[in-house]
Amino acid sequence: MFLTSYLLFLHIDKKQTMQQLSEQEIVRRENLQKIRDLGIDPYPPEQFDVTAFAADIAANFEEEVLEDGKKQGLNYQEVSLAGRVMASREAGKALFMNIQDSSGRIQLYLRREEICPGEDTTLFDVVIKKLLDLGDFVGVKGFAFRTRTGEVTIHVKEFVFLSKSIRPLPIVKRDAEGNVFDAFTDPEQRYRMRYVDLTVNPQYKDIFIKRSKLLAAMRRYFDNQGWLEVETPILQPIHGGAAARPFETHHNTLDMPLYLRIANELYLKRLIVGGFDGVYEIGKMFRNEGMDRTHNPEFTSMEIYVAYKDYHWMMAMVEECLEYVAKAVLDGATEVQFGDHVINFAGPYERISILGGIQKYTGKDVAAMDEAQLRQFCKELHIETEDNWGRGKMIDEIFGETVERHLIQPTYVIDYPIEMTPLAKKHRTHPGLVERFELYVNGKEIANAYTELNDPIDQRERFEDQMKLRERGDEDAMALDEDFLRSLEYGMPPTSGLGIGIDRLAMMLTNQQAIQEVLFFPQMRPKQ
RNA sequence: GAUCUCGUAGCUCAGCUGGUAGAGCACUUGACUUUUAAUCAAGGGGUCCUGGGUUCGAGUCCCAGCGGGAUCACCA
Repeated sequence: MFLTSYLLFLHIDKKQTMQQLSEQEIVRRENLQKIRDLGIDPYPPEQFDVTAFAADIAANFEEEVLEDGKKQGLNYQEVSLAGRVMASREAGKALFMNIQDSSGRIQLYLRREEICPGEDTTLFDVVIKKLLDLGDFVGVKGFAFRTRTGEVTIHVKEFVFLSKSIRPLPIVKRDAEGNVFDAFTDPEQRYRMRYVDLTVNPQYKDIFIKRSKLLAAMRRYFDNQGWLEVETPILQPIHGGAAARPFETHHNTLDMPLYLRIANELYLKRLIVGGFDGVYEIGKMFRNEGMDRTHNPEFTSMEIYVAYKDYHWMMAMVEECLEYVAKAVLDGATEVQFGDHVINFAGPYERISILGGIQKYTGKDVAAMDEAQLRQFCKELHIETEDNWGRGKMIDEIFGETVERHLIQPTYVIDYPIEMTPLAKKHRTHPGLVERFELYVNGKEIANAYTELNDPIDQRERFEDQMKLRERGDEDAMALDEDFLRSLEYGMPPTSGLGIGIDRLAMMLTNQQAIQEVLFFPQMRPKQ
């Protein structure tokens, strides 16, 4: 009974599925079955040993001219390579293919009399010419040579199926003049089906290779300093360390709400309290806010805390670190093209105070203004103020409106109003300010750092100020974390901390204007 | 969240003031032993994003919805 209905279901399902398939998909499924009927496994379990890569052969093949005028290859005369079939050109009893492996593409040359030396020409005439489709993975053995037109090509002696593709790829084609046909450029399609994007637009792989080099280089730099890479909770009962709306989830056994972290700052500082000199974490943060070309709901952040240091030391460290990372990503260069500008990551970077910056670009001294005068200045700049904004918020807005866009080369903006920054230590000489810097590149913030606040009494007061802001309607104001305060009460050494937005840095180093281009799988609204 | 804009074959796109849905590549069949977006000949392929409306008639005009992109607001 159950079996019958299950089979019936399968039958109906298959029928419905077949109806939705395109002609090309049906043909490919039929080809798959015909291959099986010929006793060939289209998905063989055995490994295929690869001995060469397309790009290496194309770049390094050498040949000599013999006495009789014939040419003889000097290397790659017995190679085994594998990849996806990206083009196929039949020429009667011969056939040209292009296959693509992880390194690039190379042409294959197959002749019937060599693939099928005997009477039975099924393998060449049926399997390779009819049943092979673009997108299939194949393995070949043969030798390299140069065709009349000069293209390095593999003369194939043996051919095997490695995996059948039953869905047509949107293969991009280029003619001799470099004109592109059928470009797969729709961002929606590219992001939703990144596997297709990477296959048919392999140039985008370079962005992700650079991103990987960036992360590896940053880890290497920190590890060389002797600092410890750590992991802290992503599921947090209190979402602290930043001003942002969190994602909320629920733990069944504990029967309590948990939040996906918006920051890991408070946990990393607990580890400094616990006695580590330097800790860093590279990981995902989650913020339940808008999505656009510079914001994804989950993003990668690097945060580092080093004991007995202050923010001046941190600025020097960041200059050295970013120069090191840039060289690793840019093959030794520190300069990179980004949009219309050339950014140079070699230090030292210009330093400008937030108040000095406003003075420089507006000629006004906002330090001397009271709240009412600041509000008036905002009005002159066409900044719409809200009633609950204090001096700090307005100064921050004025800065954003008048200064940020001028900061193209890496620039430290230092010494922020205390209201905006509840986790940083009060400035050693300027009342009302904290010891904080942000690093701006191309008008965008990519790093944020403090001399960390380690006075537990001051920290408690700052949290209480945040709670007042929350009562005034600021949903993003920071929550008081009692356990974090307890840790400070036990004593935290003087410490400097830093956060870097890795995605943004990756965008800078790869000249990409959209965060989606440096994320393999950016968040998208589900279809249907 | 607001404004603008786009959605047509597997891919890239055309489709006029409303009148039987098109091209190139891909696919199918055939020819071709150094081709290269191979070529040549023939052929098949559509929920025109979805749902309403106007009209004798809608891919086209109107409304709503879904999805994308751009700009803006908040944020890193």
